[in-house]
Amino acid sequence: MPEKEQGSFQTASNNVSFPDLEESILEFWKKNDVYKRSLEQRADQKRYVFFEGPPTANGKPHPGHCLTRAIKDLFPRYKTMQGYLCERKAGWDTHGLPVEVEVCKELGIHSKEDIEAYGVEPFVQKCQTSVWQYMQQWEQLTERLGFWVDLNKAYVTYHQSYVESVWWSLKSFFDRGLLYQGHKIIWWWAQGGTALSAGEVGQGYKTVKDPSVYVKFPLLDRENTSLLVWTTTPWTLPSNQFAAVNENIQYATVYDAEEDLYLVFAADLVEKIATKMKRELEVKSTCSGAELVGLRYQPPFDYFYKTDGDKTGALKSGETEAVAWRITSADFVTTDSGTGAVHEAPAFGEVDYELLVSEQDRFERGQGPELICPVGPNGKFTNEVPEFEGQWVKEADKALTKKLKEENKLYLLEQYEHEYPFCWRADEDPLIQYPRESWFIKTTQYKDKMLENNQQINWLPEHIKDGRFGNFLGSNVDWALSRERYWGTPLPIWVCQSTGQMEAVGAYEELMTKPGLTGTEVWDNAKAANPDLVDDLKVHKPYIDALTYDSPFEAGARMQRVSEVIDCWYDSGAMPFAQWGYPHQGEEEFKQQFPADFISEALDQTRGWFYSQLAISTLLFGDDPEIKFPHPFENCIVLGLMLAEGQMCVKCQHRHMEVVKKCEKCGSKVQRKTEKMSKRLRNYSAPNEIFDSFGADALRWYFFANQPPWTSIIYSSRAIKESIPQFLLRLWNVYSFFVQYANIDGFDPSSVSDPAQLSPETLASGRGYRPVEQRSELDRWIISELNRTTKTIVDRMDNYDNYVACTTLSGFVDSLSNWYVRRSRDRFWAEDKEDADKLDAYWTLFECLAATCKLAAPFVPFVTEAIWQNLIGSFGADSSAVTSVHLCDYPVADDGKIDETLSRQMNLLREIASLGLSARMNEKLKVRQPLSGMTVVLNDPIDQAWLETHDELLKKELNVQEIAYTTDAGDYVTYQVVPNFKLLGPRVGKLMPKVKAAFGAADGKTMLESLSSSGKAALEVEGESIELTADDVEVRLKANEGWAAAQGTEAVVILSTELTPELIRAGMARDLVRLIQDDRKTQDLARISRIEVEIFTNSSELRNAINENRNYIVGETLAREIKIRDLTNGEVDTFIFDQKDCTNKNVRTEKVLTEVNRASVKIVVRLTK
RNA sequence: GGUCGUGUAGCUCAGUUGGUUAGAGCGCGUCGCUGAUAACGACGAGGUCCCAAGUUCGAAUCUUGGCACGACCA
Repeated sequence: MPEKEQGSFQTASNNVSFPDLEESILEFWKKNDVYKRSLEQRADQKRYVFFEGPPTANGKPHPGHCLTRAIKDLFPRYKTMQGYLCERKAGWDTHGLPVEVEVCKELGIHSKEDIEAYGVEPFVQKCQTSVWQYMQQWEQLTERLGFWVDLNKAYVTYHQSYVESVWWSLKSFFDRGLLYQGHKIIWWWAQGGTALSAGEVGQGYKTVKDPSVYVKFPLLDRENTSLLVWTTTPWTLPSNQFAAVNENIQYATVYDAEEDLYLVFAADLVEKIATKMKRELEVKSTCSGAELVGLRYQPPFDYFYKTDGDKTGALKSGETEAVAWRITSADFVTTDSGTGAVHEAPAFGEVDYELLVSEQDRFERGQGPELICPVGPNGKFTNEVPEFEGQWVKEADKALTKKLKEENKLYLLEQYEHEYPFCWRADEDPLIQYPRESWFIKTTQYKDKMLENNQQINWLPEHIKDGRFGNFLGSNVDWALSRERYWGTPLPIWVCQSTGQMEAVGAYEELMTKPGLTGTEVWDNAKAANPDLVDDLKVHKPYIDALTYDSPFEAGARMQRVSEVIDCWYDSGAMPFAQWGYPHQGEEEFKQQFPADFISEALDQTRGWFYSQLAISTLLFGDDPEIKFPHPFENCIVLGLMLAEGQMCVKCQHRHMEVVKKCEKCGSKVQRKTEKMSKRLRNYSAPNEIFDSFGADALRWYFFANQPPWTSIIYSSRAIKESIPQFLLRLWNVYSFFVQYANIDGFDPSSVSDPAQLSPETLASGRGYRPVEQRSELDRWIISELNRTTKTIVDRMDNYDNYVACTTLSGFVDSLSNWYVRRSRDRFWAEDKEDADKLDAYWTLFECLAATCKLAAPFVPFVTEAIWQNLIGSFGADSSAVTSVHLCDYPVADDGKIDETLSRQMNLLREIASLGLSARMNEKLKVRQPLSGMTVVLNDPIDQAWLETHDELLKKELNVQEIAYTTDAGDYVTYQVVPNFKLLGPRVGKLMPKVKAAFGAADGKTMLESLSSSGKAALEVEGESIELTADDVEVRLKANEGWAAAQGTEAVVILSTELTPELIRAGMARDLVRLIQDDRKTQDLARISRIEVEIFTNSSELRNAINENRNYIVGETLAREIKIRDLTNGEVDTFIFDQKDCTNKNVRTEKVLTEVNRASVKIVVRLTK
């Protein structure tokens, strides 16, 4: 921290290092326990409930996590300042395949067999320690970003209490019949013996060529006629159970003369297939698909057909039907490819399996078709297909095709190029769809309730509700819960080894009380052998599997747990209650902290955590009339995807992290490129680099203020850096300005008796403090702006709209910096330290800074804290000043201080100032050159009187001597009248274009005069007279050619451009002041030190200029004396200041002045004793 | 293939219930200011508001159909 100078405040350096500042603030928070205190002081207040979605700590945190953690910090901080109690319990997701994969990598093993060989016990132990591998990095990032969360009270999904909560919920489902066993067709990695998640499958798609076969399925009831069926997986043909057609497609029966055979397939495809076969296919008849349904056929292989071909079963309708090998109907059949008739092997395709299930559903229980699956989990044919037993199915494709050909069942064979998934870990291994036994939660039974629950959630952006999330719920399928893995919450179901009956267990203690329980010694022994083992492992595999007990279903039988663990998404979805260990413990906490007011994660959690939470909560609590929808969360911000930005060479595609002009490798042009963040490409910089170079506030502000949070956010250090000057630096500059002058003037707020939160009421007791109403207009204006800003920010933040809140805040700081401070500079420089207006300026700025700190604190917690600390510094350690800005209450707008009229007027004034500068610019008249006058033509005279009272301000800003206002534009301006479309449109309807034209033709001046005298005007259109009132007309001013003018929406400004000798001399004086000030600065003179000035010149004009403006120059430069001396030839070039080499300065000095009047000059500035 | 989203200046994005001169920041260019100064201000160039049709007096905005990109799911 900088040293304290003479004044009340510590100096605030102009080139502040935000990263260093932040480190010291982190220290301060730690030392003063600020986070803890922010909770303690709200202990009795209404709760604002936040749920932390648990990240997986076994990977490094990346920029996307910074975004989620930033937004998760913002709203709790805001709500805490607003007076709510917002506890923030951290959490960690610790189970699942990613952890196992990580450990496998470390061990250099792959398959489940490898894991079994290594030993499940040591494997699980390794998983448990592995999840903490990157914990330190996570904690460091969390702290550095300023994310306040209780890391030491974190919930952990592998903890025993957590696991038991999950068990309790699953037992509830089991007992209510919502947990059942079934088949699921999954993408199966046969070589590795494991299923792959959708995400993993998605990673492994490759374009490959597979055989594509058109196979003849002879129809039993039609002589010499075959259904033509298409498939790209010949190996599934032995498992054929049905052929599917679409009822709404037309099918043709064609005659193939060459084979003397009739074929049935989609009518639309006849030509295509005839072309492929290079044969004439004569269409004999057509029929709809519906007419084909029910026809029986002979499948190409008879491994099952030979025994079951004639098997029939009883339908629920009372009729009897063949269980298999007949034509069924399915919507998914199209004529996009193939033949419009699809081979169905339900074991090896998800839609095929669904078809089987719906077929089974038509039959009486036990009468329908059973799943045919002659392939083992190793991907090889079983002895049910003796000819190919032991062959890897994909390799059997060829032999099977050959056999079809030999038996004259193959009609056509071709190669088919398509995308097919391979294992992402072993990319030679194609995946196959394969049926596995699996446990399901019957979420479909609660679909309507979930939808109803969803309707009441406030989603941001809104379209998630009925869009992505709503649709997902609408097409809900039962949740496949079980995983045939090792590191996860064990499925708490025990099976009777004799009868197969099952029961669920809801707690470890419950298990301990089971009759005849054995197996506890397995854990005890492990613990004895290694006392460091964490106790939570005893509810995990393999220890939990060792526990067996007497069956309640049959005497003498034993109960043994099923082997599966559960989907780790279930773990995280159970966190609303499991984080407290509910219901075994933590009942009070659960009741207080359910449901959540606020959660936020990225879009990818739609089907992840957002769904798992909603599903579990709805199934568990949806029937409880006490618990109202929505739960378990009410407001949810869905964050956009984060993209990386890099520079990519257009030629060699080499990526550059930094902005470079040419490619480092090949010298070609580089282009900015946004793309997905990728670990492999390393196309983004680590969060720590951002923290170290720009700071956490910069990153946070960039996230909050540059776009609504749900759009995709480009993570680029360039963009983050560029966002700093606009807000952070501007705020800092205002603050630094304040500190500089407050110290010079000895402004000391410590006379305030009870500073507390530095709110207007408490500041009122300060020395020299006057009520706002008594202060100057500029002060009243900025205070009004402050309250307007406060009102908007609170409104926006209450609606979870951080983006507009930030834009508003940034706009206020801009007004403060670029108008209030800019226009108040003179007041701060005033000679008399006790001047009331000067003190007003200090108190106003002080109040604005204090309030801005509070407003900005949730967004940029570091810099606001740093400023706050200095603002309260003068009060001393024992004062009532609140220790930290984060312990303050969030500001509330004071409507009484909002002055909309003043706001409008000040905007107009600023616009006129802008226009004046613009007009000067066009005439190339620099601001240092005074001008005699300026005329302002107002669009609307309503504010003229007000503006006239601000002549001084505008004169100073624009450096003009006189300002005149007029509504009589004279020669300067032409009035244009345009219709107010919004008002006139509905009134005149189709006449509008004509009205517009009539306006164009009308004389604006006349119409305006009529309006101002009688309040109305008439317009002739198509023989009709349309009466207009003032509201129907918009007036625009247009500056005429030939004037130094600038036009805006509200006014036109015209400058007097004639330069008299007096004006030129005044300009020279101002130039001189500028040069003297420059020299003072170069010599590093203190701002208040007095000087004497010697001016060497031979120019009589310049001498006159000095003499005429002596008071002005003396006043501006704090000169005690100005001496004018002769300049001898050549002196300019050789002159050197007393202490410094100022050659360059001299050159510049000469240049500046010669531009004006071709006078040479040199200036000597000396400090007076 | 399905669902959802996005398409506006060189880049990143705003744009309220449809209203006729479509905005901001950055970048670029020109200029200015000068005791907040490694800051700041003004001005300028730059737009087929993805395309097409429709509704309407009037469409960046509403409807329909395309196209492109992205995400998720198949």
